[in-house]
Amino acid sequence: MTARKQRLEPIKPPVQRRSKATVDEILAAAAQVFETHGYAAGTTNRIADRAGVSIGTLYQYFPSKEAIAVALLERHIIDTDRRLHEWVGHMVAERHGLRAALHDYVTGMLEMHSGRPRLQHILIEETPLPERVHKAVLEAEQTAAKTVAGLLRLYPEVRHTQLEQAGSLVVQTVESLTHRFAAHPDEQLMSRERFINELATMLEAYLSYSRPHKSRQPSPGSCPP
Amino acid sequence: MTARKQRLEPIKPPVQRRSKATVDEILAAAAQVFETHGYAAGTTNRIADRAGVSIGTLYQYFPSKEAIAVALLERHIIDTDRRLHEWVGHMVAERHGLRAALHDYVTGMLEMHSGRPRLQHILIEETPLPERVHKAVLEAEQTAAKTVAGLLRLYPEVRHTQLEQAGSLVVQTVESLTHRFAAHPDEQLMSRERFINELATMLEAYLSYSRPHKSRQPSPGSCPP
Amino acid sequence: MTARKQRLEPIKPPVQRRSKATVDEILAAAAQVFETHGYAAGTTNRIADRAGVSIGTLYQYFPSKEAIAVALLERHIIDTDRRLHEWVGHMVAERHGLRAALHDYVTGMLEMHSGRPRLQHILIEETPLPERVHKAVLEAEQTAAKTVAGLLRLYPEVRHTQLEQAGSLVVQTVESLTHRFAAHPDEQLMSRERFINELATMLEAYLSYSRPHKSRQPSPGSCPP
Amino acid sequence: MTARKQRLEPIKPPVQRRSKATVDEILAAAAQVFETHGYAAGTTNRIADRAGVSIGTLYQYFPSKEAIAVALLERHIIDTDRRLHEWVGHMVAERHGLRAALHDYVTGMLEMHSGRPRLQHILIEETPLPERVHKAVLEAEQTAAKTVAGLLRLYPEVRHTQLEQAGSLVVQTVESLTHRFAAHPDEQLMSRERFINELATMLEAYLSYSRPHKSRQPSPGSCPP
DNA sequence: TATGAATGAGTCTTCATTCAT
DNA sequence: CATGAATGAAGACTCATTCAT
Repeated sequence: MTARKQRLEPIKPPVQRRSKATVDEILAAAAQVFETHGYAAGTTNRIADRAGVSIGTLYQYFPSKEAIAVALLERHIIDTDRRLHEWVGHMVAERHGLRAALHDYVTGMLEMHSGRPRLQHILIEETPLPERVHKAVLEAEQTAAKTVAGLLRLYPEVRHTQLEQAGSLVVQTVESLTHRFAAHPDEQLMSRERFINELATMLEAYLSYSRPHKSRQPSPGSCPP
Repeated sequence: MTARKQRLEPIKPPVQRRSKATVDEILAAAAQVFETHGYAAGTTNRIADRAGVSIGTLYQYFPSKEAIAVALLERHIIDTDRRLHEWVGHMVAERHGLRAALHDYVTGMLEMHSGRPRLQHILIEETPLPERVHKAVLEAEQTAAKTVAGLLRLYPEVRHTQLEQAGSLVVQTVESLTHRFAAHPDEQLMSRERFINELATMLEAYLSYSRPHKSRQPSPGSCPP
Repeated sequence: MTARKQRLEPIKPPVQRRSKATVDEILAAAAQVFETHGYAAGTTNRIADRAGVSIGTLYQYFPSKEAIAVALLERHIIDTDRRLHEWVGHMVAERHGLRAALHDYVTGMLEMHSGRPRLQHILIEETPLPERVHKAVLEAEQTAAKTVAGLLRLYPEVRHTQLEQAGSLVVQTVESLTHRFAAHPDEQLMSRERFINELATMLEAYLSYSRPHKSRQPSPGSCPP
Repeated sequence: MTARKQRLEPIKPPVQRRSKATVDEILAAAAQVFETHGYAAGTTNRIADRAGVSIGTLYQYFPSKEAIAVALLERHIIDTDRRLHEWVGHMVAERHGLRAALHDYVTGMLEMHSGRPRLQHILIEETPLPERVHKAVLEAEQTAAKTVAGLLRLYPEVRHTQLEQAGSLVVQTVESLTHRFAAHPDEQLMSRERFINELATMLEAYLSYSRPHKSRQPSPGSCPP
C-alpha cells in the first residue's frame, strides 16, 4: 500500500498539506484540552503542547483562543446538521416505522456525544461567544426542530397537533438526555441499549399520545389508594 | 473595653450568629457572581465586594474559592432534596392523579431553576470539584430517582415494569428540560404554561405506555407513505 | 532624632501613608525606566522591580502601563506650568530687564530638563496617548506661549508686533534647545553658562529686532566678497 | 531553463542590480512603517509586506531589525550632509545676503523634514542604537556646525565672535524648530511662509547682534513699568 | 536565493491567596 | 476577628528570528 502510494506521489507530499493538517491537529488538541479542563482552564499553551506545535504556530492559524472555540463549535453544528439530514434521508428512503426512526435518531445522537460528551456544553455554556455564533447555535436548534417536525408529519400515528413544538421538545429531550448518558453512563442501572430503548419509547408514547384538548385536568379517577 | 462595648450594644446576638450571617451573605453574593460571570471569571474579590465584606473576611470563612462553590452546591442538593420530599409528601396526602402529580413536579423544578438558571450548571460543569462532591451530586440524583420510583408505585396507571429506571429517566428529563427552559425560554414557540403541560404529557404518556417486551421491532404497519 | 520622632508618633505611622508613597515610588521608578529604555522597552515588570514592589502592587495603583505614562506626563505639565507662573510672578515683581528675564527663563527650563532630559520626549512622542492627553499637551504649550506673550508686552524694547507668534517661537525654541543641551551637553564646545547666555541673546536679539514689514527681501548690499 | 528565461527577459539587469533594488525597497518600506507605527511597533513582517518581499528575504539583506534602522539613519545623515553642502555651494556661488542665505537654509531643512517628519526622531530617540551610530549622529551635527560657521565667516554683518558656537546654535535651532513645525504645524497660528520668515529673522538678529562682552548684566534701563 | 511556516522568549495583565496591622 | 495592601504564579498573545524546502 505504501509502495503504491509512493508511486502516485513520487517525490514529496503536496505543498499545502501541512497547513490543513496543522489546523486539524490544533483543533483536535483543543477539543481534548477543553474537554478535560473546561474553557477557562484550557490554556492556549496547553493546546499548543498537546498539538505538538509551538504557541506561536497556534496563533498563526487562530487569532485568539475564542476563535478556536468558535471553530470547534462551528464544526459541531455542521456535523450535527449533516447527521440529522442523513437520518431524515435514510428514514424517508427506508420507510421504517416511527419507532425505528426514533430509535435511529437517538442512537445517532448518542454516538455523536460519546466521543467528547462535555465538549459541546463547554463550548456553548462556558465560552464567551460572539453574538453571531450564539445566534447560529440557536438557529441550528430551531432548524433541527423544524426538520424533525417535517419528518414527523409523514407518520400517521403521530397524533400531536403542534408539530413544531413537538419537534422542538423531541430535539431538546434527545439532545439533553443523550448528552447526559454519554457523560455519566450509569451502566449498572441501564445499559446503553436499554437507555436508547427507553428514550425512544418515551418519545413514541409522547408523539402518539391522544390528548384531551384542555390539559391540567386531573385525569379522573386515578389516585393513589 | 469589651465590657464597655457590651453596654453600648447590649442585645448583641449570641456568639455564633454573626458568623452564620456572614457565611450566608458570602454565599448569596457568590451565587449572584457565579451566575453572572461564570466560575472562572467570578473572582473572590467580586464576591467579597458584593457581600459587603473584605477579601480577608471571606477567607476567614472559606479556605478557598472552590470551597465556596462546594458549599453552594451542597446547599443546592439539600434544597432540591427537600423540595422533592415536600412534593412526595404532598402528593401522598392529597391523592391527586398521576397527571396532576407530574404537573406539580415539573412546575416545582421549573421554579427552582428560574431564580438562577445558570448557577447549577456552572457549579456542576464549570467548577473543578473534588471527586467526593461529584459523587454526592450523582448520588443525590439516584436517590431522587428512587424516591420518584417509590411514588410512581402508588399509581395504578403506571404500566412501566422497571420503576427504578423509569424514575431515573423521569428525573433526568425533568431536570434537563426545566433547566433548559429556565435558561433560554423561547416564549414565542411555547409559553411557560404550555411547556409544563407538554413535558407532563410526555412523562405521563411514557409512564402509562403499555409496551411490547422486545423492542426495536418496527411497530408493524406504520410507515411513511 | 529617632527618639523624638517616636514620641511624636508613639505607635504606628499614619495609616494612609503607604498608598501615597507607593504611587510616588512607582512613578519615580517609571520615570527612570522610561528614561533609560524608552516607552516600549520600559516594561511594567522592570518598573515594579525598580520601585521595589511586586507587579501586582503596581497594577493595584495603575490600571495599565499607559496610565503610568499619562500620570507622569500630567505631572510634567503641571510642574512646567507652575514653574512658568513662578517665573512670570518673579519677573513682574522684581522688574528686571528683558535680558535678565530671558536669562532666568532659560535657566529655569534647563534645570527642569536636566533631571531626566529624555523623559518628556519619550512620553510625548513615543507613547500612544489617549487623545485627551494629547490635546492637554498642545494646550499647555499654547497657554505657555500666551503667558510669555503677556509678559513680553511689559517690556518696551520688545519691537515684535505679533506677540503671540513671538511667544510661541520663544517657548518652542527654549523648550527644544534646553532639552537638547540637557540631553547631550557638549561642554567642550559651550559651557552651561555660555549656552544659557547665547540662547538668551538670541531671544533678546529676536524680540528687540526692528524689522522691515515685508520680509524675504535680501537685506541689501550684504554679500560675501 | 535559465536560457529560456533569459530569452524572454533579455535585458535582465546585471547581477548586483536586484540586490540593490531590493535593499532600497526594504528601506523605503521601513521608512514608511517606522514613520507610521514607531520603532517598537514597526514589525519586520510589516516592513517585508510593504516592501513586497518575504520576511526571509528581508533577513537575507539585513541581519536584524536594528540594522535596518541604522541603515536608514545613515542615509539620513548622508542626505542632510549633501543638502548642506549644496546649500553652501549655492550660497557662495550666488552671493546672496545673510538674510537670504538663512531663509534658504531654513526652507531646505523644513523641506527635508516635511516628507517624514517623525522618522528622524524615531530613529534617533526611539531606537536602541549601537554607540558607534550615536556618535556618528553627534559628529554629523558638529560637522554641520563647522560648515555653517565657515559660511558665516563670509558675511561681514555677522558680529558674533565665536563662530563655531554660533554655528552650532544655528544648526540646532533650525534642526529642532523645523522638525517641530513639520511634525505639528499650527497653521492657524503661523503659516509655513511666516514660520520660515520668523525663524530666519531670529537667526539674523542673533548673528548680527552686537553684544557687550560680559553677559547677565541687566541691559540697563529696561524694566517693566 | 527566495520563501514563509515555525519558534519561543518576553510582554502586559489578572486574580487567588497571605499576612501585618 | 476584620481588613485590604501586597504578592507572584500563570495566562493570552506578539514578534524578531531561523531554517527546511
